Amino acid sequence: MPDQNEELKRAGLKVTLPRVKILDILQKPENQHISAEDVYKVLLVHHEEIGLATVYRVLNQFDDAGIVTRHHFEGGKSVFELSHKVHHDHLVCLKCGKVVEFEDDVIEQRQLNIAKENKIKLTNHSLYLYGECEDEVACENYRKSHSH
Amino acid sequence: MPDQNEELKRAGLKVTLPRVKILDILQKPENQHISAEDVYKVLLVHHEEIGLATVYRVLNQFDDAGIVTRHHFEGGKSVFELSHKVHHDHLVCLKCGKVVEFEDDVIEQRQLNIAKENKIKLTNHSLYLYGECEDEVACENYRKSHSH
DNA sequence: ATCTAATTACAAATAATTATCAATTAGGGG
DNA sequence: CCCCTAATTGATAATTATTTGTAATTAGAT
Ligand SMILES: [Mn+2]
Ligand SMILES: [Mn+2]
Ligand SMILES: [Zn+2]
Ligand SMILES: [Zn+2]
Repeated sequence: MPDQNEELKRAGLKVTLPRVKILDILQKPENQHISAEDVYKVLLVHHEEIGLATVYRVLNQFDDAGIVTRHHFEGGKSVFELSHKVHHDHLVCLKCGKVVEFEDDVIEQRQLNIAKENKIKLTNHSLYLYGECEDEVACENYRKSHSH
Repeated sequence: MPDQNEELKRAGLKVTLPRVKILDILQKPENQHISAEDVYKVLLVHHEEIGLATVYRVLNQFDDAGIVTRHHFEGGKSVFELSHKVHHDHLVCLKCGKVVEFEDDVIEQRQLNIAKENKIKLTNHSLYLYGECEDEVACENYRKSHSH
């Protein structure tokens, strides 16, 4: 009766091994902002016999249930993160892949104003800042320790 | 010796029919923020025998040359726009597809601060606001008149 | 323990984009 | 103006990311 099982039940999803295992992986600090493909790779390392299609399907179900949030960082593939945090946006280093989360009330407020000025009811937004670490050594180290 | 030819030459690209025709299409006010597929559809209407692969190729060359800017609106496909305008961000109605351009100095400045605070040199960013027109009638009309 | 609808694994299908390559062509030099 | 060649193109195959179909399996209610 761990926490995860409750979360699945609350979402009306059966407690199955693939779902628990994927939730497990998403929980790990090093796996915040992880792609479906990368979830699958972690499963392979853990010798779990879970198909890639199942990973995609489960992540979509989690998204629908509000358990995860889907992001579209530069690079063509979706990344997912547990959505029990408050809304925030992302700053990404294009060299090492590090992701910094931030929240800026001024920006959020301006967005609302802009939408209102244009008579559009804001439903959501995506803001991604891209750049390169100023500390090149730290950047390189991060890249090495987090690549494949 | 129209303007377009100069733009192509400046970019080191030969003046070919596909390039001129695609530039032509991008110039039209109704085709700001257009996808590769949609450029191709317009070409078909004009009975131009230009392959879809060429459209993608040319748009990439234009992007590399800085002639167009690529955007990733929600929906999975890239959209392109001529980049002779100053930087701006986008507000998109998810019901009718209308795109409003805006520029907010406060937001731009905050982004710089956030990047600096996190010791990352900002190279670019993407900000998309999504919502629904408050004027439902206008929204519906726009949708009707702009759907293929 | 039984039963059944939900779920899964695997294969096949899509959607967007890119690569390959033989045939065509723009445009500089003669 | 014609020639030549590297750049470009169109047709099609290949890739990449993701989704869907389906027969077999299983969670969990009865
Ligand atoms: Mn995050
Ligand atoms: Mn624009
Ligand atoms: Zn970095
Ligand atoms: Zn609208």
